[in-house]
Amino acid sequence: MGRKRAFTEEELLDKAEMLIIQHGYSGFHLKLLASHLPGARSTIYQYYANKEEIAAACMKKAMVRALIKAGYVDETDPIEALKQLLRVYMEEADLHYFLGDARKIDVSQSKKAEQNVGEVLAMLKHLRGQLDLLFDRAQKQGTIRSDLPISVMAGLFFQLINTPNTLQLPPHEWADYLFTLWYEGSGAY
Amino acid sequence: MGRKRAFTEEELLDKAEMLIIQHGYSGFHLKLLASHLPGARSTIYQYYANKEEIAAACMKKAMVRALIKAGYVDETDPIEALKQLLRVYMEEADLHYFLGDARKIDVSQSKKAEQNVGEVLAMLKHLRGQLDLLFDRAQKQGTIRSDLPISVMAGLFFQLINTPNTLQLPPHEWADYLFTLWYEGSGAY
Amino acid sequence: MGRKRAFTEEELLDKAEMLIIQHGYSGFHLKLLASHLPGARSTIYQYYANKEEIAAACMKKAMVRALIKAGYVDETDPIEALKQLLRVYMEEADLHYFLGDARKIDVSQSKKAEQNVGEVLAMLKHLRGQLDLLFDRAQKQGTIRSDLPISVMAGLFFQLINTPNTLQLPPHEWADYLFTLWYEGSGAY
Amino acid sequence: MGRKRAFTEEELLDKAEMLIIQHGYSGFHLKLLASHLPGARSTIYQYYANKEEIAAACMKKAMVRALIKAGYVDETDPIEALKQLLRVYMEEADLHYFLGDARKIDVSQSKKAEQNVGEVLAMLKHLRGQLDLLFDRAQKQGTIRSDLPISVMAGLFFQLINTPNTLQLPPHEWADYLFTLWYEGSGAY
DNA sequence: TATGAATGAGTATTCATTCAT
DNA sequence: TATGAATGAATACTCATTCAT
Repeated sequence: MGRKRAFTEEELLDKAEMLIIQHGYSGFHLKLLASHLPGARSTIYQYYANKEEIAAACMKKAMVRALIKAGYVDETDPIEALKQLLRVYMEEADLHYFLGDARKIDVSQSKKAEQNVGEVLAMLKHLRGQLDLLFDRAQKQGTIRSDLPISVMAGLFFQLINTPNTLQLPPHEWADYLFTLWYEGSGAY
Repeated sequence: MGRKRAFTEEELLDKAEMLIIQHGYSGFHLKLLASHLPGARSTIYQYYANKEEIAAACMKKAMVRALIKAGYVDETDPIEALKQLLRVYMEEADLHYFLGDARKIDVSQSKKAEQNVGEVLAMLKHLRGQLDLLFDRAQKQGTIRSDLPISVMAGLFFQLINTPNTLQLPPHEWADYLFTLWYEGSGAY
Repeated sequence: MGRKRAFTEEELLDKAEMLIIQHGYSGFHLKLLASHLPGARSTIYQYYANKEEIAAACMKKAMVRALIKAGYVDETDPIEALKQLLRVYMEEADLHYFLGDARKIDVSQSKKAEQNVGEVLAMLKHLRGQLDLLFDRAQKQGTIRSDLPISVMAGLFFQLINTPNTLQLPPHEWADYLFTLWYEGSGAY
Repeated sequence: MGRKRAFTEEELLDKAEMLIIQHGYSGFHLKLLASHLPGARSTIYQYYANKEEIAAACMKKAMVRALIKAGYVDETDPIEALKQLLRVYMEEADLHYFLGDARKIDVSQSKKAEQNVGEVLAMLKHLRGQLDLLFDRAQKQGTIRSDLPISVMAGLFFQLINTPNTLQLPPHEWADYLFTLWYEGSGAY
């Protein structure tokens, strides 16, 4: 009953994600979003009460996607697990753009936005925890070096995710190259 | 003659840089800038004709600063030179935030902005060229591995600059840690 | 320094008061207000951050005006004082329109509005307190009847203020007529 | 035939009346109305073509209700009749809120609204006429004073209706208290 | 008939930029 | 030159009303 929908919520969030990544959170306007969707700007308000809710929902969706994938990773061997996780994260590379922006969302006007942002940050913490555990286990196992602080290695590991894929390789291949470099180093001995 | 200066151009650009880094280019407003300067918002227009010119001038200034420092690096030994360059870049870590934003500046309204942005991109290319040369020499010299594409190693090297200094170490020390990791890898053999 | 003001804050609040009385609080728009002032709608925001602040400032101003006048009333003889107070209130008859609306103001977005509304309600309480005291004294003195609850007499007294001046008499004269009626009744014996 | 009614016209008008009284005419929205009814906002348009018609119908209904009750009042004794009328009006106290708002309805878009508003104003005039007649008879009879203009007494009489029932007494009792005061005055002699 | 959805016109608010002192 | 003030264009959001199922 009622008219046919001009676009699904799914489409809305996908476009929004794309635009936030392209323009940053503060460069993200509903006018812009509307221009990438069929239908009128005001139609968007049928789904979300304000800009903040859209951004928050967007981030939550991306985060959940990543979390689910990360859940499938077999953690028996920590090094292998890290390698798999890197692949997952690189497929969801946008996440990193979001993370910084999540805290920029003005959450004071909308309960829903507040909750979603909260959940995003919680999930983020969870992911970091998973990584920390793997690093810890790897170090105890003797498969990563112990002469440097874990946080330096973890920090660099996180940076891998953002490394622009200049060669335009398929994400998996690119991820594996970077992992090799991170693990073995760029030096020749 | 006339009133005393409310603030110098120097101060203006410094604050602008800080704010662009903090809020991203699209989150950067003249109202915000004025609130971080003594004097009135309209006074800013005594120095620059519009927002875009400010951003462009800002970036150019940071770029020149980096270029000068990079010029002092002794390039005799490519590996040592890379290490030194990393230090330089990390002192100017903000540069990276700028790089993405440089292309976001709407350059169509202002000749000056257009020119500055052009120069910034040229200098950036120059820096990349310097790096590429060093990588090339290092590879020929046999001090970095040859089994992986240079661009992967260079890409990762560039990412080092952005790695958040989670331990709050002095930049030099942090830079050296990262360089070691990049060169030797995180793995233990 | 700077341009000449298009209108004073005084003028702004006066027009706003007039319009709120005419259209009620929810019928009060900044577009409407701007159309009754020289200059552009956006200029209003130089003085007040939002609609709510304007309404709140408006009410406070009217309230203070009334309070000052009420302060001059000689309270030696309670009946005479009530008569004088009625004159004051009728000159400020708009107050009553405001009182209901004060609670409608959405105070959650603006500290200033919240404070002003708070002060308005406090001043209102003060005025009611002054009246209650006078009624009490009059009753003890035996000048108003004791066989009916004070609150009925006070309630009716308050209603006098809103009685439309259908004969278009000068406010003082009108007030005195009504006071006579309130005190002596409409009946003939 | 078709779906079962989501709500009756009766319910619609009752809710509308409540909301107009609560929020004033300009604060009355169809969105608000819909949220107080089962069924969808658009269903309202099955009954009325626009907001103005609803408000007008609402007022007419309340007016007719009052008129019918007023018709039952025995007018033999004018004073007694006034007392009865006050009871009637106080049961329909909302009327007064409407009266001011009736003129605010934008009647230019809807014939029906225009007609209803016209009828409301006519009925109002009729009621005033009824009152005026009673006042006149009472004065001639010598039961209300002649030293003050009728319109002042009538004006105050009308105000009685709006007097907030601060003691929360049953309407009849409250009405009688007020009538006594209006007739005998608040003074003690 | 009831309704979910679409929409356009209206209001609130912000901000870069221009004016006039 | 510095600046307080003015302003218009842009965006956020709301709501009455219309459509299509």
